[in-house]
Amino acid sequence: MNYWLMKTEPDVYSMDDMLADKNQTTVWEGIRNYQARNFMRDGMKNGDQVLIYHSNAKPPGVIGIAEVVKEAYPDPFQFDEKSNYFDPKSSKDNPRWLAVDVKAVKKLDRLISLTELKEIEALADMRLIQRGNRLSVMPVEKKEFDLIVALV
DNA sequence: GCCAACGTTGGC
DNA sequence: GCCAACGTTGGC
Repeated sequence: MNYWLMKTEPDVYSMDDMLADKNQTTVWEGIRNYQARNFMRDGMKNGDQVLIYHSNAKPPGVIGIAEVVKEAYPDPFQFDEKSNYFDPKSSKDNPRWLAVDVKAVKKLDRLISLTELKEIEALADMRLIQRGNRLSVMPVEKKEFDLIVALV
């Protein structure tokens, strides 16, 4: 099993929104970064555990856990001309962008802020902590995942 | 609202 | 293939 972290802006889509969705399941769409896409395509398997991270939030931090319930498939919004995620260079024969479905496992009892994560030496190598990191989907080590969840 | 960091685009 | 210009991300 693999472990991941995925960012979302709570003003756009929050952990509470996921819990409110049907079956607590959502299409994780709109990923328009090749590195993030490749992680979804090559690494994400059903049952993988995902830390849900609120970015552009006050404060930013890890807010919940979700699980991959549908492995990578073409992101439908890339074909929708009315969508902000429409990509005229993508085609149905050769789709450029992928989505996965994730199901909420639980919301953490409290938000683990980025500030708190930065103070933990064992997490110093996490990509999330690295300066200038902008990846919205990134792998997390099992020991990092377990440590963060245990902070609550 | 600012701005550093980074990815993408497009002219050459 | 290089790289300047531009747009976006995301913490502060």
